[in-house]
Amino acid sequence: MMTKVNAEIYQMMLVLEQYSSLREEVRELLMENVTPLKLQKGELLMKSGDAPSAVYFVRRGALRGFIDDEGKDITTWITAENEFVASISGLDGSTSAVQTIEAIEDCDLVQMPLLLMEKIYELYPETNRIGRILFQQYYMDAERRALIVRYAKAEQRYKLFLEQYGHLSNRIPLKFIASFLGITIETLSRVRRKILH
Amino acid sequence: MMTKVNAEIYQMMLVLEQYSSLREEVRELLMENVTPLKLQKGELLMKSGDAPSAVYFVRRGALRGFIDDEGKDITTWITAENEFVASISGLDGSTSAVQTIEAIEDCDLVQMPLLLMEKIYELYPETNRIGRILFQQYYMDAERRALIVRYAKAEQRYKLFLEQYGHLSNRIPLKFIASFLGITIETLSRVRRKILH
DNA sequence: ATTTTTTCTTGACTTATGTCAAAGGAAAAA
DNA sequence: TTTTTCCTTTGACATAAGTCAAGAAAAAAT
Repeated sequence: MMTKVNAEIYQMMLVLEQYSSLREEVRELLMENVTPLKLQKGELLMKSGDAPSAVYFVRRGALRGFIDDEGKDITTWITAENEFVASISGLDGSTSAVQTIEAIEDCDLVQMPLLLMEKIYELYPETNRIGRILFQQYYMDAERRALIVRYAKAEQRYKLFLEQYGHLSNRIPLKFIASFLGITIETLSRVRRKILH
Repeated sequence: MMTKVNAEIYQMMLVLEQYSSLREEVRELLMENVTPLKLQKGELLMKSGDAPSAVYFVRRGALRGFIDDEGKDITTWITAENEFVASISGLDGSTSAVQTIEAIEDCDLVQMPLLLMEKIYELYPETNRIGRILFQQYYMDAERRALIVRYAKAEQRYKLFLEQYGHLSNRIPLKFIASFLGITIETLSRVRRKILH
């Protein structure tokens, strides 16, 4: 019979164990040390300059990472359910966050301390395999994401966005999509009109 | 006493072992299965659409990855000595290369087959730790790289490039730098003039 | 249901960057 | 050295996207 806490992190376990199952001790260590976290739309998970202490799993909701460029913000990623979210620059625990992370919907997260991850990697070295595969996956995703904004024309960028993020296109306000594509909301609006003939 | 082959991959070993040393069997497996590869300036290591079969370590020289956007190419990364180079999209062995990889200087590479890597991960699971740390590092680098082109102004992008790639700024032709920054060589030239007052 | 706030669209105008063309320099080849 | 090729700069002009401003539409709050 599954307790409440178990139910909350079960979803995360599924993602972690898709490549390799975890031994019971690791599962227990996770259950005891991860904590649920709720964020309301608009709340910040992390601010630029913070020293990140955890990685977060998104059970429900969507978040974005952004930086500031002369007063206007640039969304560098948008993430939703079943993905991990973290300050990428601070992943190694040695550097501070470059990006600010904001909930763009009400979110249910699971917080996994960096120290816990280090401990697990250390005590149960086989978990490095999962870490390796997940990072490889996230690295590939980061590159695919980065590719979108390298195309010169706004229209081309939006089309690529629709291909890669179609599931989010009717869920996320256009201002975040525009900012993610490196264009203004007005330009995005015009591109959308053009595409719909 | 070190043989010629050993000398050639010694440099790569140093990078691999910076986080965790390799046991002798792994070293031998690497020595026997990696092969040196020379590329002349302008030669392609891999073309968009290829099924990548290896990862490459750069002993000497510089390379770039690029994609095509309506006839002009967009450089997505530039890499030099002591880094690994690969089709990022094809890293998992299941997808084909999105980018074309070109030597922008004469290069000495070490070719490490993906199958060899899989075999090593499998036979010597502790090597997953090195893989995990390297991917984490490359993931962070990819994000930092991607950040540059998200700034709106060409001048700001070039300044960030100088901060992050200062060591390459007088080594790489401006056409590649411009293409990496998502601007034309003419704009880059004007930005450079402006910065020098 | 009504008000308020936020999101999205549209138009007129501005601007940074792209395009085209020419020419000077630097590096490589003969 | 001389020639050839490639790299870089500069100018004049074109254009995609940004800015500002207004209002419509949709969502959230009351």
